[in-house]
Amino acid sequence: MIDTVSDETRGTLLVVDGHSLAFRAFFALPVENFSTSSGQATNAVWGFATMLAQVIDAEKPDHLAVAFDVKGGTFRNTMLPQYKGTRDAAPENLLSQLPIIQQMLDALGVTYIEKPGFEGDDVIGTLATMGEQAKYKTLVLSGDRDAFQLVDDWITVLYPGHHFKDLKHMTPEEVLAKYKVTPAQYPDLAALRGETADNIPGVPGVGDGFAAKWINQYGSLESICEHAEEIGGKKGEALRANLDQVKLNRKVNALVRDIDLGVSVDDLTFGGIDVDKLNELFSSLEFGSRTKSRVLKTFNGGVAPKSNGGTGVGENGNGKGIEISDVEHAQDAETLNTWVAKHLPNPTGVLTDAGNDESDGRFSIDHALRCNGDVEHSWVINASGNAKPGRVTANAITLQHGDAVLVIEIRGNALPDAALRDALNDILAKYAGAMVMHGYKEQLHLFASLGISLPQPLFDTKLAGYLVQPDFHADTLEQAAAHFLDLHVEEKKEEATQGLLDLDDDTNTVGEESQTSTLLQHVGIIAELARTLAPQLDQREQFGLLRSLELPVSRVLYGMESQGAKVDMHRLDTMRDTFAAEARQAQEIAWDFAGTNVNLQSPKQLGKLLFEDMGLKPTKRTKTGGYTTNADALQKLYFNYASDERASGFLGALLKHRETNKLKQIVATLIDATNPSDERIHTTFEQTVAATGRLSSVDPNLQNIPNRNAAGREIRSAFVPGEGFESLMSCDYSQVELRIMAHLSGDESLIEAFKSGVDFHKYVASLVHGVPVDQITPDQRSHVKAMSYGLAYGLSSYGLAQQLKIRPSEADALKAKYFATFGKVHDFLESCVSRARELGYTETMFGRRRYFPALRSTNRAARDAAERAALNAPIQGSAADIMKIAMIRASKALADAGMNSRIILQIHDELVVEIAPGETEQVTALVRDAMENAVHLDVPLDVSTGVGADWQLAAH
DNA sequence: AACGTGTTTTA
DNA sequence: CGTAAAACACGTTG
Repeated sequence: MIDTVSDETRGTLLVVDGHSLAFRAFFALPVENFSTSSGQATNAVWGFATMLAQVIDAEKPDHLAVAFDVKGGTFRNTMLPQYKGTRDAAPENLLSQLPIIQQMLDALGVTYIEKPGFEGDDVIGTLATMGEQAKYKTLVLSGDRDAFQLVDDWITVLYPGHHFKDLKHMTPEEVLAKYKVTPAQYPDLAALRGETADNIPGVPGVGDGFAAKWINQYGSLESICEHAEEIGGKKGEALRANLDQVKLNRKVNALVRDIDLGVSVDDLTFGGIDVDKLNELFSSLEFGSRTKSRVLKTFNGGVAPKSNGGTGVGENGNGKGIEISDVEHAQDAETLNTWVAKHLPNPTGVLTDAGNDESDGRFSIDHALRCNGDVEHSWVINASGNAKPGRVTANAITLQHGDAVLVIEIRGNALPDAALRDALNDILAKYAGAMVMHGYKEQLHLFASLGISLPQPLFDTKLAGYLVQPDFHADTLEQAAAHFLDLHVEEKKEEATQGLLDLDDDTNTVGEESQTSTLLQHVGIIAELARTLAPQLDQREQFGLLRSLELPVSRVLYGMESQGAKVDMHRLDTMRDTFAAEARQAQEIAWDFAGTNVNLQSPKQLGKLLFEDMGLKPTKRTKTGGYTTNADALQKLYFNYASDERASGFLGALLKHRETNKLKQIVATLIDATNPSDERIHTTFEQTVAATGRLSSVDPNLQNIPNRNAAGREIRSAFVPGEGFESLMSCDYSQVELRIMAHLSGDESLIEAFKSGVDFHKYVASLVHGVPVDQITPDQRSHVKAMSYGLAYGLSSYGLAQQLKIRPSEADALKAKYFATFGKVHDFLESCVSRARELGYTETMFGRRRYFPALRSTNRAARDAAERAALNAPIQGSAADIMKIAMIRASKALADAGMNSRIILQIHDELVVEIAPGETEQVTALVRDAMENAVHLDVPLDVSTGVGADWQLAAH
């Protein structure tokens, strides 16, 4: 790849730090998932093989050697007894795998070298030097930064980043850019800084930055030592105190580069695979055939198989890869139509939509609608661009079927002509039944910006991936490919859900050719994802969830996002100024009491001031050992120190500042997020983020606008109906989650409580305490209410006590009484967890799954957390499903009735509707009905509604 | 500049 | 020592 040396090179030599790679593999992969039935851990072996294969595929070396450390001391231990003390403590689980790795290398025909008395690092240094002298371009794969000293024009260190696959190519330029010193000076820097991984102390308080500064000032470590007296400050002092240590470090971190290894670089070819031996080894390790073929393919002949070049998506180990060879471009309707006629599969007729069968109260799922066969005859469409509501820009549309791809480039956010647009609209309508895409909602935005309406596709790989594994979140298509397909392709540019390139950005250096290749790659990945995910969805009978729930919801959300929520900018501006002034005032007061201008937003500074300088007694600690300064703790302190004028004065002002400053910030964010052209906020509802099935809202988050106290609630008054609308309506489900619990548990008492019609929490309190409803005290009611809400979270007695500020024993008693009254609820909650333990996953009423591997964790805290999550998931998830059904129904009802009113926001159990003039009554009835009758449970779904001139006034 | 921590807001 | 989220400021790290 380096042109300046390529014409003289004899080839490429890859030198691997065997220990470093094994360590990396061991800690990156969970042992639980990689061990044989007899209990032998294999994670490091597997990781070693696949990581090495990855690097060989990427770098295509023709010569290869792996260096290992040997047991027994080296010259370094004599100098520094604690040297690599941390490494010797390697777990037995890992040590036992090292010989296996060496066996594997033997079978693969790869040379590995260990030299008694020296470390792997010295072997590496020697090999790299030999490679360079023999005019090989030399790559050193190592996670040990000491290797950076080897870097020069011929030698590059491949240094793994956070994810192994993003290997950094450390060239002289890279080293200089990163550390501000040359590779030759790097050991000087390391000596000053020390190396925690090797248990080598440096100068305390000196990191890369200061070390580099000194080296550049004095030229070398030697010179620094000579001038140590001139360096001032604490750090200079620390340097002088540790001079001996630093000098010793420097001796130890110099790599030996001239060991006699008894081999020459030319000998280090690889690929003489002993297939029988490898088969035997891999079988005994219980590796699958996929791993075997992957490894064989890479090592075969010492030259990695030719890849598909920059265009296509290569094979993925299943042998089902896509080869894209036939790329065309279209800028007019005729070319498009010709291509479609030639390449797209014939439409097989309109698919029947799964309906909402209310006969058994269960949202019906059309099980007949299978996907396996259909996906084989499907085609992919993908618009690329920025799908952010409010500033949507599309830059290309790519169609794919089989090995044929058509690219339509878009300039200036518009199609070349109306004929092309009409042609696309026709094609989409006709071929939608076999259409596959990634992210229907985003695609709707992109296509709409071009005047094209996008029908519901057969399959959506983004939504499907979410249904299959809701806890996994892929930010890019490449990540989805890596996760679901084990297909590792490079990401051209981060940013954007679809990995899209921005043509408008003139700083963009990515060439057009490369852009096209990215487009091809994306449709290839989508096709392959569909092929992998469809059978999984089918097998779990979740295809209906995709087609009847998620895809239609995408459409509703697209509408909500593109409409946005109108805000009263004047009101927002006023509020920001008011909150800002209050916050400033509170800050002044706080500073007066404190006598110092502490940063009120710094927990660290606050902790120091309160608990060290002012000497208050800390209430709690944070997990990292700091002092807790959250509102709860401050409130307690405020009461405890009520007589201390300074303390309580400061605390009161601080609390006030916290509150108002937060509100100020929220308002400022809203102002910033408002689209100036329509004074509307276009949030993005994330449909594939919350693991339970809920939506989330980002950029800005409109699902956490304050609602608890009056000051915050004011912010809601800034959300108003836009032009052509007369009011806002808010509709929310009351106690959905509790109702779901009542239904799912079949608890007669709780069901009766909902049917009774009296104040629910009072009624429950009367059952729990065994006293008549009219004798329930406010305390009893609120305590029972908290208990009811806490149920679905797996609330502990301790937590309940904390929240209600009562003694744990009282909380315990309440909990016992509650469960005695609602025994079936208790049993139900238990059954959620035990079922999840058995099946490995939980399910909502509609078959939405969430997997809980942590239920089998050996870590108690992790297991407990998983149990609470497993208890909550079916409840929160079912509520989310019900709301999604309601949204689809409401949206359809409004459209069918010809209403202009529309849903603009969803806040988990609440819908906000922008009401057009004269439609209030009808819309209220329609939305209420859509929500109440989304499903039929054994308890009624109660919906309360309110209408007003703004969101706050619409509250009820 | 990128990340983790602490805090706060919602349902 | 309560489930699900998003966002901000700070301070440390690279």
